[in-house]
Order: sequence, then C-alpha cells, then structure tokens
Amino acid sequence: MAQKVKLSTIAEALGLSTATVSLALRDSPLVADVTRDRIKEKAIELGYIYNRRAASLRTSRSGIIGVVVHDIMNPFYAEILKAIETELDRSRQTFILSNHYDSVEKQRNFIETLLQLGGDGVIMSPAIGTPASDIRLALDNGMPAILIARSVPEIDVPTFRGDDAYGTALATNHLISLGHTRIAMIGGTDHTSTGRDRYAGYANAMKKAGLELDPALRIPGPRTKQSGFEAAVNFLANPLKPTAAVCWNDLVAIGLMNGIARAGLVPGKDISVTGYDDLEEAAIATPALTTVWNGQSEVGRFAARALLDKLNGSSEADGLHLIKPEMRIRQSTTPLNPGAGR
Amino acid sequence: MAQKVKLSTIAEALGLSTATVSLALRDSPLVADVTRDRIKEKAIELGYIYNRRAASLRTSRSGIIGVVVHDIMNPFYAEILKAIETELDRSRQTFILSNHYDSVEKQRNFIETLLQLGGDGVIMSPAIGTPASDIRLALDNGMPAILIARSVPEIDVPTFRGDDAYGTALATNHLISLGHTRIAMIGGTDHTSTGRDRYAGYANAMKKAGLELDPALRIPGPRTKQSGFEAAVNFLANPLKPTAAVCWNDLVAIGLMNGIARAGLVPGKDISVTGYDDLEEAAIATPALTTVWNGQSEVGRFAARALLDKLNGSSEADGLHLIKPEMRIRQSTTPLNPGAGR
DNA sequence: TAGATTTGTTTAAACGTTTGAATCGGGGCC
DNA sequence: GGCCCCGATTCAAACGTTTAAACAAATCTA
Repeated sequence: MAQKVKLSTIAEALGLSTATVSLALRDSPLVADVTRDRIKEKAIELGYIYNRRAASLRTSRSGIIGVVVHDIMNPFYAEILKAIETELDRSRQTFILSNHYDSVEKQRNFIETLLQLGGDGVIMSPAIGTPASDIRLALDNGMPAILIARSVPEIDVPTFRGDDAYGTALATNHLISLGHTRIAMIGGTDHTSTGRDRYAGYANAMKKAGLELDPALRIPGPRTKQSGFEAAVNFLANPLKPTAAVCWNDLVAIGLMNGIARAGLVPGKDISVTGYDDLEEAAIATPALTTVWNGQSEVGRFAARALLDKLNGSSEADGLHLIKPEMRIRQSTTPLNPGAGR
Repeated sequence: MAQKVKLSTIAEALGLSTATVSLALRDSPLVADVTRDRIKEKAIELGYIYNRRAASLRTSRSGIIGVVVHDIMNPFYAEILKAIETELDRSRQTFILSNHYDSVEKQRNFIETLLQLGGDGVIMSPAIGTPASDIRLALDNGMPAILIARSVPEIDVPTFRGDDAYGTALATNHLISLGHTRIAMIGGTDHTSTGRDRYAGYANAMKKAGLELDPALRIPGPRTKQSGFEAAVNFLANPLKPTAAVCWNDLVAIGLMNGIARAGLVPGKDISVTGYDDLEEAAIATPALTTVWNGQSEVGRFAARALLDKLNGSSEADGLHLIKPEMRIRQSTTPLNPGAGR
C-alpha cells in the first residue's frame, strides 16, 4: 500500500497550499475554475481519499446517523428501515444500524458509541423500560433523537407510530361484524405503551359490542411466528374454543394459522384470524391474511425527515404523531360458521 | 447543553495534564492508582464523552467495521448478520451495515464511505458483477476485506460460503430416492457463482441418475417468496407437470407451496418441495419444509473471526472455505404418488 | 553519598482537515 | 500617482486525542 494521499500530497504535487486544495475539492467559489479542475484531476490521479474523521474533528458534523430498533430481522422494522434508508441516502448520510433486543444496556451502549463517533442524530424504537435519562444523554450532548413505534415517558421528542388502539379496534369490530363473539387476543405484552394500547382497542371494542372479556382469551407472548405457532396449542385446548383471534402482528397470525393447520383445522374457515402490520408476506400466506396496515413506510419516512429537519434547525415536529391504520380484508376471516368452535 | 467536556476539562479540574488523564482513562500502568481513581471519578461526574474521531485521527484505528450484503431484510443474510454481530460485539467493534441490492455502484459508494470513515475492515457479500478493482480499492487503502456467500474472480481474500453444488445435489438425490423423475429447479439466476454451482449440483445429480434434463423444468427468478408464489402458475401450467421441485431457497419454496395450495393442490403430497438454507421459518411452515442446511451461522462466525485475525496481523485464512451443507428432511417431500403429475 | 533506578507526571509534536484573517498582484477610479 | 477594491491564494490556529521523550522526585545501591 502506497503512502497515504492527503491534501498536502496534492498540494505539493501542484505547488499549491492545502487550503486551496481543501476549498477546491468542496467546490468553493473562492478558487479559480482552472485551478479547481487541475486539483480535482490530480486528486483522482493520486487516488485521494477524503478523511472524514479529520474533517469532522474540525467541523463537528460527522454525517453519521444512528438507528436502533428491537430487531432488524423482524420484517416490521425491516420495512421501516427501508424507508429510513431511502430518505437518508438522499441526503448522503451514513447510517449505523443496531439491534437492542430490548436490552436497555445494549441500547445505552449504542447511544454512547454513537456519541463517541460524533453522530449527528439518532432514530430509535426504544427498548422496553428505557429510562428518560438515556434519551437525555443523547439530547444533552447535542445529538437530536427521534422515536418510532414506541414512546418514552417524560420525553417529548418527535415520535411517530401507528394508532394502535384504533387499529386493534378495527380488527376486532371486523370480526364482530362477521358474527364472532368468542374472540381471542394473541401475542404481545402489557409492558409497552403499544401493548397496552392494542389491548385497550380490543377490550373497548368487545365491551362496546356487549361481549364478555374472558381473561382466558388473552394469550400474551413474544411477537414471533414461533410464538403464534405455539399459542395454537393453548388456544385449541380451551374448552370453549374461540372462533376468531386478533393477533398482535402478522408473524404471530401466520404462526397461529400454521399451528391451526397442523392440528387439522382450516384457518380462515374453522377459525378466523387477523394480523397486524400488513407485511408483504400477509398477502401470499394461505389463506391470504386479513390484517391491519400500520403505515411502517410512513413511520420511517416521517422519522427520517423529522431528523433531517432538526439538523437544519427546525423543531416543529416535537411530540407524538399517530398514523391512522387501515383494514386490509382478505381470506383469513369469514362469517361465523355455527358448527365450529365446539 | 453545557460546554463540551474534554480531556483538558478534566485535567484542569484536577490540576493535571491531559496526558495523565488520557493514560488514566485507558488504564495505563504508567499512572498511579490513586490518581487514576480520582480521574475516573471526575470523568463520570463531568459526563465526559470520549471522542473517537480525535483519537482515531492519531491512532488510525477507528473500531469501525463495515458489512454490506444484498439485502439485510432477507432472512438468509439476517442469520449471517446475527452471527457476525455476536462475534464483533465481543471485541467491541462498531459495525456499519448496508444493503447494495446488487447495485455495484451502491456497493462502491459504501466502500468509499467506509474508507473515509477510516473503517478497519469490511465483510461483504459482493454484488453481482463486482469488478476486482472495487475490492482492490479497499485492500490498497489498507482495509482488509472478507467475502461471504459469493466469490469475486481474481480476488483471493478469505471467502466463506456453503458448498452449493454439493447442497443441491443432496436435495436432488433425496427427491430421486423418493421415486421422482420429473424434478423442476425453481428460482435463482446463472449470473452468480452461487447460481451456476447450484444448477450444476442439480444437473449432475439428474444426469448421474439417468434422468432427462428438460429445459422447461428450469424456472429462474428472484429469490423471494413472491417469486416462488408466482412460479407456481408457470409450474402447474406445464403439460407434463413435474412431481417435485428443488427450490433456490426456503423463501422460494414457501412461496411455491403457498402457490400450490392456492391452486387447490396439497404441497408435500401432490408435489414434493425442497428448500435451501433451513431458515427458522422452514420448520414451522405447513407442511414443515424439507431443506438443506447451509451453515449461515458458521459463515458469519468464521467471516468475523477471519477479519479480526487479519486485524491482528495473521493472514492464514486467505482463499476459499466451503461449508458442507446437510439435509434436513421434513414433511414437504414424500414418495412419488403414482396418480399425481398428470 | 553520589550515582543509578524507579515511579509518576508533563511537554510538545503529531494526526488531516477547515476557516477567519492576512497577503499579493493587479486593475479601476478620481 | 495614490487609493481602494478585487479575486486568488496562503497562513496559521484550531479541533481533541495519543505518545515518544523529557523531567522531577523519591528510592535504591554500592
């Protein structure tokens, strides 16, 4: 590997100063056109590589943005990330991605690393139990933060997520309108604002329709296919078997449908199932999954924009922004079959 | 936001020099125990944040490692990434993740960005058509590279991937042993080494068994569920309908099974299907998918280790390392049903 | 007791950029 | 001809660390 090529290498080769070279490479109007061209040519010829750490040490802008979510493998976040990526790419920001797997500690490590690297900002879906102080750590050190998918108590930064109570109410009402009365709710926990909201939407819809809220019909659990698959056993063991299920998300719903099929019943016919998120996968599941579109791409896009706006000095977007979910009706929900559920 | 706290802030507060503070914070034996404790205490009290860009400017080690793959949303890569993450976390390296979506340009941008940030190394699954010069760009600037999943002609860096020809041969032979003779191969392209290898494994197994290689039975396509789902139509329209299919990967296989089910046939019974990769999802699909384990976690782990070794000066691992795939037999493959396939 | 060693700390230069202020050689203006 | 201004370029300091080398004081050693 040849000697490192830096500004001064180019400067010396041309008999100029590093200042001129620096300005020229950044298209400053201060340097003569002809000089700029000579400099740029030489830079390419020598294989010059801009040293961002040196630059950012001087300018205190690194061009790095951090994004941390529960699990990037989860298609729900993956769709959000894709939207963020598209938006940030446009403004030539590098982004650093991390999972926290709901470990507050891993999340704080990430924030600290990002501060050390001089990150310009952070977009995060906070881990369960995130203390306000962890967000303030970023804020106090001049690194703006945007929240997605979940809120953190006492923190008032721009926050984007779906209107969960409204969304599960949509799904529940859909099932009620099909004649179902014993409707289970599967997956998720009550330890997050999302969890509480989703349950509230379901519970309110049930009450409003005059239906009984049987605690045995609430089966909490992780938010994975595996968990939905396993819940099927529990679900089908219930003596008064439910005829329909509102699932935490599409993954749980697909897992549940697989579990139902494995038990010899026909999902969508014997038991109606709704998902949540409307992942790409929902449409090609068998049967095609009725679900609630949760606006992941909107969340990602808005979050990225809000951060870029903040970096440019505006702060209009503070506070909570809810995206209204929409029903996507497919084949996994059908009118109550009077013979089923016994 | 208060004034920035730096080494000199701590130094002044304690009447010491920045050198002492710098050494103390890094647990150098050069500084007295009592002094070190005072310094560390003060650092916490003042909320000191280590500035890595300044440090790395001096040391030329940034602690940043880049990872670029086709698509992090793809569970195949996601499993590799998880293994890499686990391994790198252990040695406190920050990693920057990116998709190239098989765009050589996006990939080169990533390499350039990483160089600008002073990345210590890069692990990549090269985009289709990656020129050797793009890898050399990294190498020539002192940034070691490791390849996963695919090779690049003329490049001899440590490369880790599954033995694809062997793997598809396993799957094909399994189907042949069940009595199938009209076996399709679905998904993938011939533009990558992986693609050619997988086809070769299938083709050789067919020939060796004395079976005809009907070009109509080769249905190339993207490596997604969607694509498998769509291929079902094409597949079932064949007048001499195949009775079994070797799929490019589990996603294609699951999509294909959904498509078969949608057409009113029973996957695994009317038509046998094999996947590739053995994703978590394969085991809970309906029917549970027979597939080929491709050692993603091994690939990720080995790649990360190889890079860390390189950074520590060793270079033993140069060249290609193949991981031997293994068959995972489940319910999606059954003996040929003489009535089917007509 | 003088010199050598050890222990703990400081000095100062370096890493590669950016940028406000300074310089320089011409013109144009009155 | 003196003055000011202009465009193009350079000077030099700064960003916050690290580290080789120097230093000072205390402790050994012969």
